[in-house]
Amino acid sequence: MIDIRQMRYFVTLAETLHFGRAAERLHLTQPPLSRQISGLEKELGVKLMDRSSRHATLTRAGQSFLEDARAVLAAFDQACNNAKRADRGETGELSIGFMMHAAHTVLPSLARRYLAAYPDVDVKLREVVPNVLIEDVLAARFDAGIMFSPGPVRGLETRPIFHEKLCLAVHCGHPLATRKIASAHDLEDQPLIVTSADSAPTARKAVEEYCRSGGYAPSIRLEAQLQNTIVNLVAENLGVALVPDSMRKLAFSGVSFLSLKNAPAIAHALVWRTGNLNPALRNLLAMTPAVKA
Amino acid sequence: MIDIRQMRYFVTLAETLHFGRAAERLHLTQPPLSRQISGLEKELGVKLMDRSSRHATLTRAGQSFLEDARAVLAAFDQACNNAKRADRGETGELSIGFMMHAAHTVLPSLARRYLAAYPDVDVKLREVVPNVLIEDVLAARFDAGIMFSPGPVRGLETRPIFHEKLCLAVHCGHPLATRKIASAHDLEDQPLIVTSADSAPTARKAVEEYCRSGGYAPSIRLEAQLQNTIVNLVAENLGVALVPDSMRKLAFSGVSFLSLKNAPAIAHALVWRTGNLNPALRNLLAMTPAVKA
DNA sequence: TAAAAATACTCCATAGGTATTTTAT
DNA sequence: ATAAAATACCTATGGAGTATTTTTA
Repeated sequence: MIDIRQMRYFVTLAETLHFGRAAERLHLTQPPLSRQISGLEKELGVKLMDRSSRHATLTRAGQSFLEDARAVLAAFDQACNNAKRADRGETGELSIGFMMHAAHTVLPSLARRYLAAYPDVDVKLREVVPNVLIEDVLAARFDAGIMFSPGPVRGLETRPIFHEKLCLAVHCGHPLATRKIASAHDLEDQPLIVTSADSAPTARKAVEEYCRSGGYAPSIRLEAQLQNTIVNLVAENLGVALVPDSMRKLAFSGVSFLSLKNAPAIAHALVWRTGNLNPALRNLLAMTPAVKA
Repeated sequence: MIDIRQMRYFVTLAETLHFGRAAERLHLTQPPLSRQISGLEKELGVKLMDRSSRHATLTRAGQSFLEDARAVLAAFDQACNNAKRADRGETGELSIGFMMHAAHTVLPSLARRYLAAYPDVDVKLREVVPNVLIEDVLAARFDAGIMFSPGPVRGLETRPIFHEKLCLAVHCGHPLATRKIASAHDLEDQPLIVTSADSAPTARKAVEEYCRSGGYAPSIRLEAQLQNTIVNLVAENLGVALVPDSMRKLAFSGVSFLSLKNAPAIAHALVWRTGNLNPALRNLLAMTPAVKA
């Protein structure tokens, strides 16, 4: 069976056109080189070298084989290097699902940092309704997800990477709209717009808890999937809402934002499947440390 | 040292994802396959397979290596096949120098037949003043030459491939122009136009010999390099000439062609350098048998 | 005749085989 | 408990070394 070694020997021989010197460059003696080359010729059934006692030359077939052998050796080395790079997560794919809200907050800088560090990784970013992310990640449709930190889920790893305070969004004609700050008991009996339990339960829970800290049960009027939708509904004067601080930046007309006393915070988390061995994910995790509450 | 065998083993394993079955397909037992794969992983420094007692799967690095290894194996096999093809003269280069006159006679059909049989050979055809061909072929600037058969030259092989009769070319106002046939003694004292000794001595010798067969010495007025030039000079009424029959086809105005009694013939020959081992040349020779005078 | 490649022969590294153990489901 | 991969150990093929012969310019 012809192997890479014979090709290496042949290429070196073709470069020196001298069995003795080629052998030297290959760190072996002349007889084994002669044997390997004639073995190669025998197995190919093709004469590659014309020998004389003064100098060896390539046959036409040898010239052809030289070109091809060089290409094979290069491809061979490439294959090995590529495997190492893939193993280090320098190449390959990394798919990340994210809730829309992440696009306003943690995603941009995270994506930028990652791509700068690993430019040869094929990063696929896709927006998904928050809670669906969990099953997508569990089903390996994504390597990682960015969403409001969910509770413990079997088979899912969670790492809080950003804590964002909530603020109060009210219609500009609302009595509270003139104030800068509101507290929990200001919201008693206010009709609330919250995320639905099946899309972003974490955000919803934070709202409910804040109300309970004021000593009353929240009165929920409307449920939506996305923070953006919620603020739009506030603009339509259908209720008030507790939304992440970053929503203030988005300049919704007809909406006033107030800071909250003892403002609750909501955690954004990176989530991934337990046992996902994608090296590109390892690198992503390595550059996104957990942050404390 | 990683070698082709390990790549083959790995590709087969990646296709079955089962050490036992892969070993079977490779006509060996499972332990050596396990050892080769873990040896490969060790030498690469990269884990390629995730093993469990139920099924093996590829790591990301393994997926990368699989793609590349397939490409390497394909290139490897290609290299071997290409060498065999080159050895059979099915690929490669064949350079042929020819005198212009050959373009009217033997070259077209020869080139067509050769190209039909060996379409992947890069055939280079170039016109050269006849006698220069010999040194070009000896200097390996051409693999073969087509010219009027030269005498024996050291290091040059010659094979006559076509014999062409000579005819007489005269100006249309010449006294002989009304006749269909001329003989050697008709040419006595006629001013002759012949090829120069340094370009096509063979053609010149044929003319001189024909005259001598008529019992006189030729009176040479003009020397030219090419048959075409000679006929043009005949058209200018500067003399008469013995030229190859095929010149009749070229429809020179002002020239009449006469057949010759006991017409001398001139041999076209394929010439090549002794010891030229280009397989493409071998094939050319194999399809152009020598013809007898 | 001299330089270089081929051949003869030896040694040892390693591929592959058989038998068995370890591992993970 | 069982299927599958890993490990232990053995054999033999063949790669590399030394010494020598053959070849051809």
